[in-house]
Amino acid sequence: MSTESCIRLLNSCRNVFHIKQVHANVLINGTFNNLIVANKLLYFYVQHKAINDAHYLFDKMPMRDPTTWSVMVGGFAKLGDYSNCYATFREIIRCGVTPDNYTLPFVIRTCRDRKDFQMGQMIHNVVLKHGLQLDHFVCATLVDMYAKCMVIEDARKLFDIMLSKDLVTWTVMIGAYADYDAYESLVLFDRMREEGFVPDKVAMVTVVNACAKLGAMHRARFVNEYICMNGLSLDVILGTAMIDMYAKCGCVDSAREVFDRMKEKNVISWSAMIAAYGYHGKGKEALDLFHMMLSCGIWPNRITFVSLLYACSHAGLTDEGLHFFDLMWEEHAVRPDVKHYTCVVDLLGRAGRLDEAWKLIETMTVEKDERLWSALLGACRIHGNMELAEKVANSLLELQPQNPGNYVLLSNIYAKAGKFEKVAEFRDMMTRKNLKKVPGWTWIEVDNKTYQFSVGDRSHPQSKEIYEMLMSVIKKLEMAGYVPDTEFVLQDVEEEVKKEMLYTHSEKLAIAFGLIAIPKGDHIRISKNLRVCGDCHTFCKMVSDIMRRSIIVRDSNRFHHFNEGTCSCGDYW
DNA sequence: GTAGGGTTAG
Repeated sequence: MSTESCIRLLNSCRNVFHIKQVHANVLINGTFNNLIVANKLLYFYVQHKAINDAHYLFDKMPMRDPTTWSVMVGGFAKLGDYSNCYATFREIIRCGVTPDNYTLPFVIRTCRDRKDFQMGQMIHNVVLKHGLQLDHFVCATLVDMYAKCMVIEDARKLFDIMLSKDLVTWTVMIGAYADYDAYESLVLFDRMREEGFVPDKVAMVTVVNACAKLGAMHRARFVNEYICMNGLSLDVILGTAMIDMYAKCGCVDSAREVFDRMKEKNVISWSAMIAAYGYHGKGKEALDLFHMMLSCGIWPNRITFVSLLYACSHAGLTDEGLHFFDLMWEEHAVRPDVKHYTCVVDLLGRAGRLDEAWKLIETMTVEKDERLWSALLGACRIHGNMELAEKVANSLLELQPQNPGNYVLLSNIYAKAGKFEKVAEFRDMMTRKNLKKVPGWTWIEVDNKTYQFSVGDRSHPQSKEIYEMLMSVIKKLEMAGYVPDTEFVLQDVEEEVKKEMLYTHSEKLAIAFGLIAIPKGDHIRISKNLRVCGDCHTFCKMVSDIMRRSIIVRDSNRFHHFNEGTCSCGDYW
């Protein structure tokens, strides 16, 4: 049997049994000794995931070449059998075979998937030893490996020294930054286009992802136009990424439009849309979509339920949330994990049912984590329950003594209760442990540009006008009954100083700038890295009413849509 | 015989 006819036969194989028939045939007529034929057989076994058959054949082969080895390494990598993947690679080195640009990406990818930085570095040395550092395939996987191991600087160094980069390498680098620094991710995307690369669908998904992380609406619109103009069809992955992008940019209606346009939807697309309604406080819409999903025969997974419970919690749909919490295991065989419990603790906590939340935590059997405790601590803060707060704080600080957020939350609770000696105690504790409060930042988009503000910021070129606008707005608000809520200033300082600090919170400065620079009738969109404070929340509601402006705030937890004096969160966040 | 893509809790 000739090599060509063997390959033809293998191509027509539908299952492992067929491959075995071809295998028997080549053994009989002697073509087995032909290395090309043997390698092809090996490859087809691997393609059909018959790794044991592949291994048996590999052991019997009278000769092996780099292709033989790479097919085996790739087979193990594909199956996720990392120990055999590594072992085969070590065997290659031990036998003195030169690993090639086919074998190395498989092993590097295994390091990436396992976040095995140490092994990744060792393989990088092998790459250098064999002078393969300029190969596109090798280099792209190395960049990806370093990025997924969170060593973005090493990834970037490798990327920068590549003489010729291809679309895949660019995509890997852009995708790496999407998780780490979404702004830089978009800068790289622009650079890639300037260098003449035409992004394909996969590249667009990574950019869509970066827009979602950044919440950059003007970029989101551009990306959408690009996708339409270049006729990139909305497949299930690109469509889902776009739902998430629009939702995280504050436009849940556009997210729904994409969702409705998608021809193919799977459980991830449905979950993304349910989560989108959740961030925007649209609990009823999330529930309706969930029922529609079931009637379409899509089976919900753990993430669907996290999104659904989150939506119930943030919309104050307590009974509905509890109902789904029971149902998820009983009717959908999804066992609640700590994330589901956290949503339910939040759900009960917000509704003031703190005792039930505490009991639920006490009786649950899954492992507790710090976010579960901080959900309850957040509820203690809203409802001013000092006694429970202290109990919860003990568990929380024991689990996570190094997180400054926990100390801030706790001192907030003490401040609310007027216990400033306790606030000072916590502040000292933070200093002793060298923990710094995460500084608050607010971003606003004006004319396709992003501006950043911190508390008391005067770095903006129009700073003078911004402060004038802010003071005139505050005056109008005060006339309408606005009383600054200085409870949100942690420091034990004079009331007047507290007021001053509160007035120049980064959210207020960004909104004042928005009032100057964004035409009436357009939304003022701002993003904040922390949770919006209660006083700024009141401020936004009043500005939306008195100044007749629609304000959309994305904070670290959810979206707030302010219109005519009310917020979509129903003051429940 | 090789590399890049989507949803989740405070």
